[in-house]
Amino acid sequence: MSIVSSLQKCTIESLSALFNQPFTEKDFQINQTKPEFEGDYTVVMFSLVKSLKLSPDAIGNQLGEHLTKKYPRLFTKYNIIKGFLNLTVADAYWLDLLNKNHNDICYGKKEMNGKKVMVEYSSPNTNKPLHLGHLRNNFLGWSVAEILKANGYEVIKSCIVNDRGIHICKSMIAWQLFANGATPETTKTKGDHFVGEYYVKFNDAYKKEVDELIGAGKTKDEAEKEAPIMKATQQMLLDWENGKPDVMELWKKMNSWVYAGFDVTYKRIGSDFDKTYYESDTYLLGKDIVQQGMDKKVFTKKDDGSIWIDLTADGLDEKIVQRKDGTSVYITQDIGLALQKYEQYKIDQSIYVIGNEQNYHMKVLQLICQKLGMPNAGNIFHLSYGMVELTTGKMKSREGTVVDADDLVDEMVATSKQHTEELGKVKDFTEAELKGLYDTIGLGAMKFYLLRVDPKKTMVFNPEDSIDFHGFTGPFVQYTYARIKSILRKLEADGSAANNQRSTANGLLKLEKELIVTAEQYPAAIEQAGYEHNPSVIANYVFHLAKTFNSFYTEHSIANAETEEKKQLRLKLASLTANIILSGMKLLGIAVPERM
RNA sequence: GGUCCGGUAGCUCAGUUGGAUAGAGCAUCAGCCUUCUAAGCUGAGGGUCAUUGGUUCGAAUCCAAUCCGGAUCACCA
Repeated sequence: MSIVSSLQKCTIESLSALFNQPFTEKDFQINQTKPEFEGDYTVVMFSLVKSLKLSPDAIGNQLGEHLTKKYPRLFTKYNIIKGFLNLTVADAYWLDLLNKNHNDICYGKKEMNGKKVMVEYSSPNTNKPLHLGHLRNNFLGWSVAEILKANGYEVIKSCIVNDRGIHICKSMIAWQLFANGATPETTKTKGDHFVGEYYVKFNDAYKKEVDELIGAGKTKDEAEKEAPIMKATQQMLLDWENGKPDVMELWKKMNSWVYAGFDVTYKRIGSDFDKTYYESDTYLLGKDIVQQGMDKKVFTKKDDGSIWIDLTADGLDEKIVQRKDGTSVYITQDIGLALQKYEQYKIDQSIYVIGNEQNYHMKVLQLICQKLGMPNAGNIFHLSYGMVELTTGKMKSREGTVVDADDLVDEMVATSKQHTEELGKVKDFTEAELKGLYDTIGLGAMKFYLLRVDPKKTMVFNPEDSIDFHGFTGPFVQYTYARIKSILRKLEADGSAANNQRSTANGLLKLEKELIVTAEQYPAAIEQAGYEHNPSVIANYVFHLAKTFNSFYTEHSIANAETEEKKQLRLKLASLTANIILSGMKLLGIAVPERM
């Protein structure tokens, strides 16, 4: 149990004993004591004043007295300032925590709770390479999955690949028209980038045709409809749906190029999936659902044959679920897939990592699933994240300001190489070790940069800040880890590494205490991050821990501690800190190096 | 126009189940490497928490209104 929970429990018991009436944790508040006051945790009692008809100081005195008398192994001292009861937690409590956990790699993680959750993330289009926005999605999804695992859930990571539709046909048409049989191999281009180029070529050609038609006296609408390249694309979509062999073959070929490219990127950034869905397999799934919805009278048919759901009572609009020609729309596919996920995996919760521009869509999806009476429809959770903008504004493909994922990774890794070489601390590393280190640092910097911000907020990507390796960054935390490991290695080598004797020294110094108090909060950080589906909680926590360690490190020597007892205590502190950094960074998908 | 989200230091962000003098990082300035890795540490300056009103012992946090920015409201996906 955390010290905050213990304090809560003790306070309730003390209050009940003192005032002979029941209390709950809502009757008072517990905060960490501000550094300018003496004490570790503070009970705020203003809310008790009214019901007890006593001054805050009077309550505080009685409570403080009772707590320190009744629980002397937990609370040793108290003081009251302006109605705040500041309690000092016994050194014995902190030492006990340290003795128990300093070698525990699983510290902070919860037991399995038997619940199953699916996290769907990444979900790319097969007509363009990944960009900065996708990176935020990928890092978030992976991290949230890890955080949920740490909270005791069984997690299935899934991905739905958007591999069909008019937009895919566009790059296919362009390839037919302009490629002269070129392939990624003949042009030595990464497959996803190669196909992406033809998508761009399509748009250029289309725009040119539209302009020409407008020049010939057509209206914009007419021109857009009549442009030959668009007509060819629409025909191709029909051919695809009818399974025309040459179209299918081209589709498969181009998709295989894209997948080969994606694989490289996914492997590099560490994204992986337990289950991949393809929209070409799932786009017809919703058909049965429509009939069921009709039977249940959730859906209604209009005169023209199209089928709708009326959500106006829920503050939304009417939404179409099937076109008059019987073809299904986007939302219908999603309903079908949602049902399939439940049926295949019996999941308790389904999380969708999707940008906030789809908030409305996801709200509709959730509502329809509920109205259809789907199992666990209430446990659909849209992890909605904000767009990544540039300092100059939004990324726009038309203006060529889209930051490509592969380019960005390359740049970060190159920067980490440059920094590492300048510092010259790992000159004895082999080529392979160096390459691994540059990747670890470069990717660590990038992931930390994108994950340290609350997911739901729009964030600004500043290229200069992102390659800064000082301060609130991944490399800062990695560096702290490498430093600790360096000490542990040295002491290991000269035989004075941590023994397993219990540390009992009283009189924890200020910075020692600060570090252990922070370490004690790690389980709470994991819990909060899980509850909020928010990796930034972990990023902020781990940074705070590293910073606290660095202050401690500069002030107090571990190897040359005043006494052997102090040395052992500090070794345990260092080891616990290292374990938490390793574990916390893992929750963010970030590796930590033994040396850097 | 309806709905939703956001506005905190020059910049990027924490802090919002109401609590003490609103915190970090970057940038600026001043210090600290003969001692465990200076990708570090210490200190200084920098704030009308968008605005106005309300609720109360107490508001960045809750409520209302206003201003500004963004998203969305397709028989696109």
